[in-house]
Amino acid sequence: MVEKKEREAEGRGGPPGRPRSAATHAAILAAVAALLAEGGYPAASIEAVAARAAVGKQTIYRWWPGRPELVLEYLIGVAATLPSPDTGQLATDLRIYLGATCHGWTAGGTGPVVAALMAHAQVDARFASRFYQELIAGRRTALRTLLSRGQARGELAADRNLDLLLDMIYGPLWYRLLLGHAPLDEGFIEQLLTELGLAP
Amino acid sequence: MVEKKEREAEGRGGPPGRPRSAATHAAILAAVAALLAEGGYPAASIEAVAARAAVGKQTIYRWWPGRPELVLEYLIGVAATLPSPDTGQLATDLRIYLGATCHGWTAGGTGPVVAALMAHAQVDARFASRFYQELIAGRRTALRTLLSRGQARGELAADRNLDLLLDMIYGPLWYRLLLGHAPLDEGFIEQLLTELGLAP
Amino acid sequence: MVEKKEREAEGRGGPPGRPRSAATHAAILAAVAALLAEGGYPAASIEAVAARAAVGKQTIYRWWPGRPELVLEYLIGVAATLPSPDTGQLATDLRIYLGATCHGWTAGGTGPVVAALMAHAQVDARFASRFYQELIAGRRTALRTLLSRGQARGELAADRNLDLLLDMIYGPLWYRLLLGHAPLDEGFIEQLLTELGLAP
Amino acid sequence: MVEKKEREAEGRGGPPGRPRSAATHAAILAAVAALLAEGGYPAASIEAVAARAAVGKQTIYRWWPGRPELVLEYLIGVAATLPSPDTGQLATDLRIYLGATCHGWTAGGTGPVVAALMAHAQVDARFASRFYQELIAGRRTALRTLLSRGQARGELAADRNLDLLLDMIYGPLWYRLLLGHAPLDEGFIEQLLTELGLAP
DNA sequence: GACTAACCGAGACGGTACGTCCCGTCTTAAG
DNA sequence: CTTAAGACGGGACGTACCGTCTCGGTTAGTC
Repeated sequence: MVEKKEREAEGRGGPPGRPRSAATHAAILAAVAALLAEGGYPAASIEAVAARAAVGKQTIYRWWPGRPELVLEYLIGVAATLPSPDTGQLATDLRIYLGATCHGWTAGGTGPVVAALMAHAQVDARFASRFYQELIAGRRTALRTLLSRGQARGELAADRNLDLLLDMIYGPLWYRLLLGHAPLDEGFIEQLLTELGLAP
Repeated sequence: MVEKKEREAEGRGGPPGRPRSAATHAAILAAVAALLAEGGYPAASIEAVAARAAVGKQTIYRWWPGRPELVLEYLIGVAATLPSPDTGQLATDLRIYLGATCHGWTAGGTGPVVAALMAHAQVDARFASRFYQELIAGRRTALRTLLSRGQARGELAADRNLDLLLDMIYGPLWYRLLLGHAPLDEGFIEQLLTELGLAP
Repeated sequence: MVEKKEREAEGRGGPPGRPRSAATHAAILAAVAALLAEGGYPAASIEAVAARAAVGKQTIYRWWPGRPELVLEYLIGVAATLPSPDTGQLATDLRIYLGATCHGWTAGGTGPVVAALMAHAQVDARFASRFYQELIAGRRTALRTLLSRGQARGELAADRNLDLLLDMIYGPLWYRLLLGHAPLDEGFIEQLLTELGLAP
Repeated sequence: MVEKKEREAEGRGGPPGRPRSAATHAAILAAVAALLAEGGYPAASIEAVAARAAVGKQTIYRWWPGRPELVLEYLIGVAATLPSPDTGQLATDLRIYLGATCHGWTAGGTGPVVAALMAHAQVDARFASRFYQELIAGRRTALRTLLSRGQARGELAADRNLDLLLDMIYGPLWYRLLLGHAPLDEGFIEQLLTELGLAP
């Protein structure tokens, strides 16, 4: 989001006119976070965000195309707080990383939000691309890093297809997250890893 | 006299009032199908459905609480057309069933629709229950039947956790459906089955 | 309302089919009265009347064209209870009759109802005719009777235009009823009669 | 600095936000006028007004509580076009003023509209107050001015109760307007004035 | 006693309008 | 040239009634 030119590189003088307010940007994201926590995706209407952040609607539309992208930026911020463990043991790394992921979805309340964005992505191809590139791809890369480190250590056979493995790990997690038909806890992660031959 | 008593005993005499019109019910679902095909979930507004079906909005609200439940009924109808193969060989059954499932999602266009409903289920617990009971549970049962038939035949170890297997099959399929980062085709199904030890 | 042929005149036997239920007719009018008392004309919707009277809507539409006519019948019933004084003195007769009229409008609560019907009459010529013939004309005749008896007695000049007088008595009363800018009480009636030379 | 202070002192600087659009306001009232002319009060639904004026419904509800107030504003505009004669002779002034009033009601078509508002005022006390203050009171004041000028000139006895006179003039006019049982023309005005001793 | 005919309750039906929410755009004055 | 404020055209929501229709089930007179 927010890819305005960095004009400071031009020399000394900044751009003409009033510069963008960093405080405003923060206030908007804070309002998004609060509204999502209170009433989920439907509660975070642009109108409500603007009112909560004491900001004009236009200010939001100037920097984000719409609600989905705004919420996406919030989720990216949340995802950045996930750990990148490197204990030297694949199974442990996975337990830490996937445990934190599931915890964020369930206890952190981001699960329903991410589902709403995913639904929107089904309808809006432009957003789908952004959604994948800016949120999903990062998480997949993080998990892939753990796996390939394990592979390098010989904990994982060299011929295992990592992309397939990513789908087979994230897939069931998302599936349970979205349907909620069974708990999304350490026990499930353990079963998953065992079934995939990732836990000793 | 005797006849009258018998008539009552038979349970004749429906509820009072004009009975529900089957034609109207069908027209509404047909309109839903048409609008979903044309513009996806966002296009299937109650207002548009009513207009397309030449029906009063109240008639829709009389029988469905809202758009999600209306679309759910459409999806249930679609899901009822999926095959229930019984070839005597587990891998073949799975290839047929899962192939048809993915084909419906992608070529049939129900993928984005189901995603929208799932997103709504995250926000509306009442609907989430309906969604699972009336649509998901049936699909899981169908797949479970295939697996347990294979288990009975000895194609699958007796100690395999079938519920876990369901999550590990449906999960990656949904994951690819929703993210669209990789094809959802026979090749993927084959990889999946192989990884899970379900294809020879 | 309800001008079905009097077939009894034909002989003994009534018309074929189930005869109209007097109890139902009474229940409908009672429901109208109750709803008007509770929430005025807007509350007396056909739907509400039917529900209150435990009657099918069709039963109402069978006997009345719509809400205005239904309410009109109620008002005719109320108007029938107004007195027809004949004390031998014009001024006294007028005080009694007009006092009762105003009392019914204000304390009896029929004022707003009659105003609603009048407004409807502006838009529906067919109803306007009914309204005048079945409600207003009767009241005018009643008042005219009082005046012409006074004229016969010599209390009123023989060349006074009685129709004009009717307009000049009823007009100001209605005017105050509808606008409510000043009380509609005995004092006003007295002023009115004095100004018109009808009270000594 | 000084200039700025002065600007504020002058009362410059309107309220924040986009100012109300005069064109939109005019378009709405024009649509009201057109719809009233075509189909009377029932035709002037908020929905129809919005469509005719090419305006969002919310824009109407932002400035008017509902249909009655919107129509009231239209009527106020119409009433403002009535003459305020001052010929030096009471009877002439009255003939001009009351003639124009009746002409507007009948030929101008505002009669049924004003009746509808009056009916609504019976049910909605808040509106009743507005209706009287913003429309009726002005007309009564105009007529009162004519009468008190005549009184000053000695054409009318000093002890005549002008408020009573207002009711006795407007009352019969409204009465005939609403019931339509007799013409509302110059002849009637003449009779009225004669009976009240206002025409020589 | 069956048949016919009109009644009655209940309530579904197509439809109009309501008043509200939110969208994304626009137009001000202030900084 | 951004910002807060908020009006604007517009689309959809879910509700209330309208007047019509279609059921099952009376309730009378006629054959």
